[in-house]
Amino acid sequence: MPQFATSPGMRDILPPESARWRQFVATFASLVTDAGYGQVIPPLLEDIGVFSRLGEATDVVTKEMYDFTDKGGRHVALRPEQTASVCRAFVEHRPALPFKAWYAGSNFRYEKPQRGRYRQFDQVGVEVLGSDDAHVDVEVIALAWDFFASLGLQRVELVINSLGEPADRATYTSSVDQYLRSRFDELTAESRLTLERNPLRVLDSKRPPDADVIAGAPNIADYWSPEARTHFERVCDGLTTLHIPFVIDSRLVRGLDYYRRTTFEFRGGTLDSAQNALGGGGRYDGLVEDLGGPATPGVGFALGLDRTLLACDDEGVFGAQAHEPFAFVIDTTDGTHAMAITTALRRFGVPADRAFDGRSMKSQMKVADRSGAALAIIIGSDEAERSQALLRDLRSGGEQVVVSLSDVVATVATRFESQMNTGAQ
RNA sequence: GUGGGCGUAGCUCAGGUGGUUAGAGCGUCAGGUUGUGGCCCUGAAGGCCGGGGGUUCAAGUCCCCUCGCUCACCCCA
Repeated sequence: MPQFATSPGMRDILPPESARWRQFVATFASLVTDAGYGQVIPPLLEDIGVFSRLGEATDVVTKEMYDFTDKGGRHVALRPEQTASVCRAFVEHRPALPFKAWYAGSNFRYEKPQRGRYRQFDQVGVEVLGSDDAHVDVEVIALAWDFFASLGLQRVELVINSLGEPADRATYTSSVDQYLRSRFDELTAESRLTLERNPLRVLDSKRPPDADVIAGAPNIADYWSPEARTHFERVCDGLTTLHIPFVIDSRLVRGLDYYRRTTFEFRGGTLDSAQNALGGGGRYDGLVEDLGGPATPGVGFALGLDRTLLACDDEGVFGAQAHEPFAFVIDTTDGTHAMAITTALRRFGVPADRAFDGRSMKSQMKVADRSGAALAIIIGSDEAERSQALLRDLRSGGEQVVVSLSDVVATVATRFESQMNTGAQ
């Protein structure tokens, strides 16, 4: 047993999974960059005040934060999410409006680990600050939707709702509170506790005994102000125009307190998983102001890398791909030729690899085969004496030709290019 | 944080009612005529049986504690 292992909820991402992560972020980056979003890379650590606005009644803030006092006496925290950081950065630097930002990176939450739920977890997301046009909501949702599609996911469900204007949300919250108290005895013990802290969250309970009570709860739609209703309808119309299917769930109450008006969530195809929320987001028109900036509307979403990848596994799409070298150099002399040739090939942009430790011909051939290389460049003592090398095709029949050592790099580079051109790779 | 399940080689797992040098497959490494991979064959390396305590003549097997993983609740991505 190793003396050290990763801390709970933290893990190593190794090949080939790590390549999949990289490709995941690359796919996302290219999609949102093309849509006019610029990357923001906020620090991992912020003043704790940046995050306390996320909600007094949320576990994320009250008990899951990795916070501590640094050597300078500052009370800081590892970011539990990035929306607040992006807003803080906006307030600090005041970029031009609308500010369209995307991000990717790790967040930290001290939770009990589970599948699809880690203490260090990665998200990708976008935020748009400075416009409350419902079409921004639509754009943001459409980007997430298209991203899932570009991964190959087919069974993602979009659920949306509107929490109304702050005032709507407040009156709605108090009538839900009133209603739940009237049926207090029928609620599960857990829900009774939740009710004390955040009545809306009771609506999210997945415990069967609560279902009945929740079904009879007041509907947010009845509390929308005309403005909120109009805004929401414009969002729905936009999605319809773009042929993005959605389900309106009046009980969709997202976890963070800052949401106003539009909220949405993406759910994966596996219904049996408690972690089927791939990502979500919404409007947070008050956040920037809370962080000391001017009143600035904002919308955005964040997607969980792990959960989305889990959904990909379920649907059998976006699998990990190994990156294979084009050429593998086998040198049974002292390895100097292998050293020189792999380096030269790499400088020409040809992926190349070799074996070390002076292994036998057979052994090096095995390694070459396993590497997935298309071509073996073989230099044994005979070839070395004649200043030659053998080029052996590893993919098909194994045809072998003799090349002069001085021509090896150019010959292989040419082969590589013609293969790239035919798209065989 | 609460509750259930699990924890044996790098990986996936066997190891009835406790009994002598803990096994398999895959993987790794080395061989299988003269320097050439994939298939096949042979061999080797590799385990404080998660950790600690206890019961017993004897524990991978039983009991307690602890750590970790996992599932559900919770929370949320």
